[in-house]
Amino acid sequence: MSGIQLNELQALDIWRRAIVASVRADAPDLSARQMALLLSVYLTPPPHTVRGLAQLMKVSKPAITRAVNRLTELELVRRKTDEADRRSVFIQRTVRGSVFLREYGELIVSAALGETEGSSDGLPPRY
Amino acid sequence: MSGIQLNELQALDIWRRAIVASVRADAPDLSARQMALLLSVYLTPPPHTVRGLAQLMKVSKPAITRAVNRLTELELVRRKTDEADRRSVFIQRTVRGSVFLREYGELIVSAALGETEGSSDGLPPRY
DNA sequence: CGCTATTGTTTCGCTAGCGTAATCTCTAGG
DNA sequence: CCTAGAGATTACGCTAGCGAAACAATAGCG
Repeated sequence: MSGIQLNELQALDIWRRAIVASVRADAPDLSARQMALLLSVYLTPPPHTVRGLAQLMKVSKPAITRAVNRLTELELVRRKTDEADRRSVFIQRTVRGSVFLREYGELIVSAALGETEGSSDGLPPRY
Repeated sequence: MSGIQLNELQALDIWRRAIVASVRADAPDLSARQMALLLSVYLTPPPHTVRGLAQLMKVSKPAITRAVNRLTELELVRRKTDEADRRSVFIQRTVRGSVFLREYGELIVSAALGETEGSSDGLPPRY
């Protein structure tokens, strides 16, 4: 039909397809916080600092440090100290992170297309 | 207005807004596996067993057991043994889980509307 | 300089989650 | 009955992550 009539149930179902596909593909099992951080770094304008991300996500700075540690191990982001103020640390993108998120986006789009094609009927059982 | 031109970047940005809002709202910090399980239980037709979910998500059965433990503590799902075959355990929905996912869906829809309606200002209204 | 404020990390004690292997419980077939 | 096997959980040793508090490093101002 015309496009995605994005009601809540369809939105959830798209998300279900995408995240199940991601888990099946053995992608790293990121927590919501880690994913929020990753997406923020890639999709909002830099610079991104620990302090800024902590405020954005309303979590403690150590929580950001730990999430960055994890994402750095996975090479999805990297640290770069701000030379203008050496107390600050910038969280930056990496090639691997770009690839990861690109594929993630494709997953969501595929899930959305699968959703709209055909299955206009079955709103899954009552809810 | 009829639908969302869902390219990868927009998809990711919608997801970013939704998950950041969720984290800010202090929602439980579920992992991708846990979220995949939760969505599968609510959006695909029952019955859902440990074995079936393990196959669906391509993870080990103990991993499913642990995820169900966690989601049960949060009262987002519950266990029910199959009386016809008492080895099996059904993973079922709960009222709290329905509410949780409903709100989650609203979050995504809000994020999508914010995305398409060009309210590119700061954060969407906080949740 | 000295002092205070800011920024990020580390430490502490603890909980959650991992994969593999073992175990428990139940079913079904002979 | 009894046994083979299926389904789920538990045990084990380990890693990751938590919040709160302490810490280290740097900035900036008097």
